[in-house]
Amino acid sequence: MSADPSHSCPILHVDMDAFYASVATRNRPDLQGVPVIVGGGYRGVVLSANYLARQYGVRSAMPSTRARRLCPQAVVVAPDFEELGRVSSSVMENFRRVTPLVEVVSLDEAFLDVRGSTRRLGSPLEIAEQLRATIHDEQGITCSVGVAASVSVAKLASRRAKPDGVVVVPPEGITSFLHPLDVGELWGVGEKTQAMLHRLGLMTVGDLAHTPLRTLQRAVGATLGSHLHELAWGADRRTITPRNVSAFGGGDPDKSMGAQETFGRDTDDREVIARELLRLTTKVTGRMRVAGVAGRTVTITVRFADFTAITRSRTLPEATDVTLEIYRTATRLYDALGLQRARLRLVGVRVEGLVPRETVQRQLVLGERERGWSEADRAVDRATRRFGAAAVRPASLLS
DNA sequence: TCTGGGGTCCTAGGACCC
DNA sequence: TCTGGGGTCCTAGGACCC
Repeated sequence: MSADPSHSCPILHVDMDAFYASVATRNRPDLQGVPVIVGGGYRGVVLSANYLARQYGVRSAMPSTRARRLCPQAVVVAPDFEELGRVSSSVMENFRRVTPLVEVVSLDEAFLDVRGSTRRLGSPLEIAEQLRATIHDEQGITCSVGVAASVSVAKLASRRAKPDGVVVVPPEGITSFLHPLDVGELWGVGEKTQAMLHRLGLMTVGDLAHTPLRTLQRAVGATLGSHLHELAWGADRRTITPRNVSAFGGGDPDKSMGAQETFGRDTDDREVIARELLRLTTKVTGRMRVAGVAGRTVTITVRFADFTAITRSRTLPEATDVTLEIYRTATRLYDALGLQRARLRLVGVRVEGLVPRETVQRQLVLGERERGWSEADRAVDRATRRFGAAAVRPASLLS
């Protein structure tokens, strides 16, 4: 047994293996040894696929039609977000028993700073193995852990550890670990930036590291350029901020809230589109009122049948959470597009510039009327809480 | 049956103000 | 007498992440 290399590596990145698929199959003996795809509904994409399905080339975010072609024998299941949330919360609780410095990234992913826990629990590597065993025993799912001195290297290490493993990257091994990787592996380099960098002949992280900063900045912009240059040398100063994802409360306040929906079939019917805008607005303002926020900028998104998309936004004089105000703004933005028979694939409504509701000063001239609508919204909220979402909805959403 | 839904951040141009 | 120069807000688009 060689010396534990993890002592100067206080950052853990824990990532559940095929989380949605693992949770969906863990209590289903009938799905053992079967390729499983989560998501993949009508006009949808794959949310997660188990490793058997991945052997056929199925990947997350892949159009479900393509996934089914690649693996027709796969069993497709819908995600159970309540169950996923419960499992996720339990897992995150395990992390918080190790250290309060837990930064939750998503349902299935978190960073831990275990600097202050080694005296009590052992080396970072030992902590990683303890967590993996606990999660496996308690939840019946596996995870992978990256152990490193920095956030970005730990993140890359966990990917390398998959599935069901641990990878430690000690400080002296950082460049030999990073530099052979494709530039697309770096956090912040997606499909477009990867293609651009490849066109410039920058294939690996090592190539990035040895490119003059100014050259890089000219190619991808000042901010991303200097960011990538630092990442390429593993010089990531980012620290861990204890954080929940806001969906579970206790997180940072949201800066925007929105909803969008792809139509079952493309449409150019203004009535259908307006009704959808109302449904989406109702959904968003309901969430805003639960969170106690109001917002000033209303943005609509319109995606056409050819998948191109445009946005239009309007900033109101004052923040609001009133359904009717936001809906009126959204429909005006839509009508101002002056679309003639353009077939739409999707519409969306988003409210930005969110502030706590109690900081909003209503102008008196508008006060009476708007307060009336605000109170109507709140009455709807109360009825929804008592009788369910189906109980109260705008008349145009009946039928 | 091509391509979800929820977000964040960056860039860039024009308006506007001092 | 060609054309300052910031800072901030608004809008639109786009890349990226999970």
